[in-house]
Amino acid sequence: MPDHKEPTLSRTMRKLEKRFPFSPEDRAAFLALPASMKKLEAGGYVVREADLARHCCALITGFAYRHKIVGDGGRQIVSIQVPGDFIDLQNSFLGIADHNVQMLTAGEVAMIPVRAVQDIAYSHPAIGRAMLLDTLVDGSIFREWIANIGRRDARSRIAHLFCEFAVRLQGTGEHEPHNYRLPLSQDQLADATGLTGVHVNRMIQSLRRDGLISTDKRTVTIENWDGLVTAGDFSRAYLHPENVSGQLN
Amino acid sequence: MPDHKEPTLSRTMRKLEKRFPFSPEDRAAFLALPASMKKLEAGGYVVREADLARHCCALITGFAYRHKIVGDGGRQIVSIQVPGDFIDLQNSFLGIADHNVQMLTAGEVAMIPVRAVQDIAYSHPAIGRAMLLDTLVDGSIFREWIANIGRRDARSRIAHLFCEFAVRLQGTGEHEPHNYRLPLSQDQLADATGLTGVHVNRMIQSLRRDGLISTDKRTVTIENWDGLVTAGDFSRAYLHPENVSGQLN
DNA sequence: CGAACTTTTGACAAGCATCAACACGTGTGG
DNA sequence: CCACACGTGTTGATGCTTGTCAAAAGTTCG
Repeated sequence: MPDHKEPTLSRTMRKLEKRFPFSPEDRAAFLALPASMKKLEAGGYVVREADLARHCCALITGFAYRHKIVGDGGRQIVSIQVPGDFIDLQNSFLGIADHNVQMLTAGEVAMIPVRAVQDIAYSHPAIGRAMLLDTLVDGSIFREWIANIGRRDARSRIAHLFCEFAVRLQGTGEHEPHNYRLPLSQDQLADATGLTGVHVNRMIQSLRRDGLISTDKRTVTIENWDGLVTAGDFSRAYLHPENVSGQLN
Repeated sequence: MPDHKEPTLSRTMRKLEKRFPFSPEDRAAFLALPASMKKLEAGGYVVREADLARHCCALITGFAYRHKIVGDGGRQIVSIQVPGDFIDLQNSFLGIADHNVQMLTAGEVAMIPVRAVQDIAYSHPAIGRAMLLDTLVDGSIFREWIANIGRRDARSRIAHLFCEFAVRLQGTGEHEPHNYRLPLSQDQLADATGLTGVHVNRMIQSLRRDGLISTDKRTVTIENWDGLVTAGDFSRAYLHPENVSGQLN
């Protein structure tokens, strides 16, 4: 729900500014970026692997996911993006997409010409710095996912994902911390955790049986946060939730 | 072996410049960064999880690896670093380490005060840009590792890792493309692929039996590159080997 | 009201883990 | 120089976690 004619990119900007403060001029330049809006349905492609990047997209409403397809046809979801996220800073700067980005729900993206994004990062060091910090946090999440998939059992992986979402969605300010809509089917959850849909189903049942969560449709309610944290071996440090640049600047 | 008194950071700089060109002044500023050298033995810690970052390290000689420890004591290696890599740009900018970095072999690191690294990225946009690109490539490698661990079987995972190393070490110019030293024990290989040492051993035997590789101590010889690429479902695109900024600038 | 998708259940199979033991090379101290 | 500990690679036996296949029950939506 767009607040009273808020500029398209203001939410994205707020997110970046949490990482590194902008000057008034930085803000003006950022909001003046030429962005064209595009509505997409669930399942619509934002970026396709091997595409040449022409636009850098910011996710304004709705959820999206990045994924890669491996040789035997298997799909691995490598991250989930929430409203306000820059999608494909990577593709904008690296020129060619090394993975796909698809909408999880219907939503809107703002498309900014790659050149404009590159230029603003160069001409406004604070903006470049915020993009670097944002990218570093993404990297931290990727590393945690590697550890999650590589070294935790199925039940823990799913509990961990539920914890991560609770924290990340809390950051968007639109969800109760312990009761949120997770727009993923069990098959998609499986693709995110390196499991199969059937097994995800059994593990979710196990979490429910133990009173850690309950689910209704795609709404997850966390009944026992501490228990879920323990089950998922979760610690929020890797999300770098605090305004990290403040402490060193 | 240091070439005729080459400046400490010149190799690291060359690596960054492949991503984005520096001006003569950028180069001078980069090489003038205050760096103190530190020798480390195999197994020595470069960074410990939860450390406050005071220095940003560049790996000058030797190999290192990043890893996380999960709740049950399992270890997951999330990346391997080769000479010339910046270790922990992430920790420098994010302030607190979310994972460990340990030496795989004996070697040397250059330690630069965090503040100096932050300042140079801000005052020299080309350097900041190169750091961003470097970080984005790291992210791309992390995503491929997620897909590798999450969706490929044991044999493919190992074949994939061997392919990745062949390409990355080729980039350092110090190794024959198809015959290189891989300073990882089978247990460490297991920690990098989300497997156990015993199973890694069996899968390596399978790769040898099929004539794809041969090994002697820790030297890997690729006997059949195409076969290994197929077995590992490998494609080098995710390493973004080309000078990517050239094509869009 | 039916088509398409998602969740759930059961039976069974397979890949990988676990545990234990042995072989081999290397370095170290007596 | 030998004895020994130590790390690493190798092998075998066994079992558990997770995958596979198939079908039924519930949900969404035109």
